[in-house]
Amino acid sequence: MTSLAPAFSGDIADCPSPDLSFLLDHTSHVLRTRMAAALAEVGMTARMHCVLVKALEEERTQIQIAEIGDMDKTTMVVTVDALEQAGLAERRPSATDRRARIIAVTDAGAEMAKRSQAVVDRVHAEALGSLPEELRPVLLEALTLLARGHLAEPVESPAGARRARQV
Amino acid sequence: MTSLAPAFSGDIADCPSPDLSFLLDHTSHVLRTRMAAALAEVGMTARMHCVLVKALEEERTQIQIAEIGDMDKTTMVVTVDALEQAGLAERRPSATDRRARIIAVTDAGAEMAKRSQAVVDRVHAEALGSLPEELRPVLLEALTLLARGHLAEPVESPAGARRARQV
DNA sequence: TATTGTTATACTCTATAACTATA
DNA sequence: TATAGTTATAGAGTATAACAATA
Repeated sequence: MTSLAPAFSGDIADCPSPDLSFLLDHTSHVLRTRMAAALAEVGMTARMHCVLVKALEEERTQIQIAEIGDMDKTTMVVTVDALEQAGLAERRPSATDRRARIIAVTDAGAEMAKRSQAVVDRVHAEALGSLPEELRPVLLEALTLLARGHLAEPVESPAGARRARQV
Repeated sequence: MTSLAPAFSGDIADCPSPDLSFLLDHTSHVLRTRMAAALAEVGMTARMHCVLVKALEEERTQIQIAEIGDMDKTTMVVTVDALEQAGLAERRPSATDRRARIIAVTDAGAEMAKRSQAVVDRVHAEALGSLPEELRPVLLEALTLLARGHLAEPVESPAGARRARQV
């Protein structure tokens, strides 16, 4: 019971109308655990899947993929290490920039991307499929509007900004 | 740019139909940063707010509030410490169980709970208010159905279970 | 000088373990 | 024996700093 939904109305069964924070926190957290469990069955994580897919679309460097997936470049290193160890991707020198590494997906990686995408699609379909049909498009529409509009950008964390390292 | 949305379609502007995982992760993450920033202005965190509200409703022990808010009891200790230091709540011995501590909200705490609840309501109203009026109830309805139904309970994390401590 | 990628590590968060005191 | 609360700390995750190679 990881408390990723740390606040507001906890007991949804009793609650006539839980608030937006609780609803978004709870549903995203649970969906994430379902996704992680489903991807783990094929030996993948959500990050590995994301990198694989973005690397397949076109030739991209680590930094480019990190930006797309909103990861730190150091997190990217760890993820690419995992993909390499699993034989799903390789680092190749860029032809145009000798500092940069192209993430090349192996045949096994391309195969895996298909499987993991099927897993992702299945998990999403199961969640949406549990809703009355008329609610499915409006849920996606409303969330998309929020994600593009009022909830597009995180605001600065008040005390959360990581301090500089002690030297 | 905390990467709490570590996967799937990153660039929402280009994406015709971002997937449910991205939408829920992104919106919940950004709403959380907005809530944290707004509550920080009155010196509160979401957890402190949650504990204060639940302690005000009726006489409750730390464990009871921890269960409602889905927190670990050790996390609860830290939160109550913060509330005590801010003069918003006090630990009082339970009349019926000398092991247990009732979380008693001070006058300042009750005042603060009003203010922080107003902050919470405002942040939610701003988010919902950014949507076309007809989408607001259906968004809440769809999320509530998911939170009570298919996405009610987290599934076990594959490798996530914390290991026993090294002795 | 700025940037890509790497290593090393510091910071935050949260849960486990062990403990005290009660039940 | 089991539970409420506490302390201390381990483990996971992630970002900062410093660095090497290159732009």
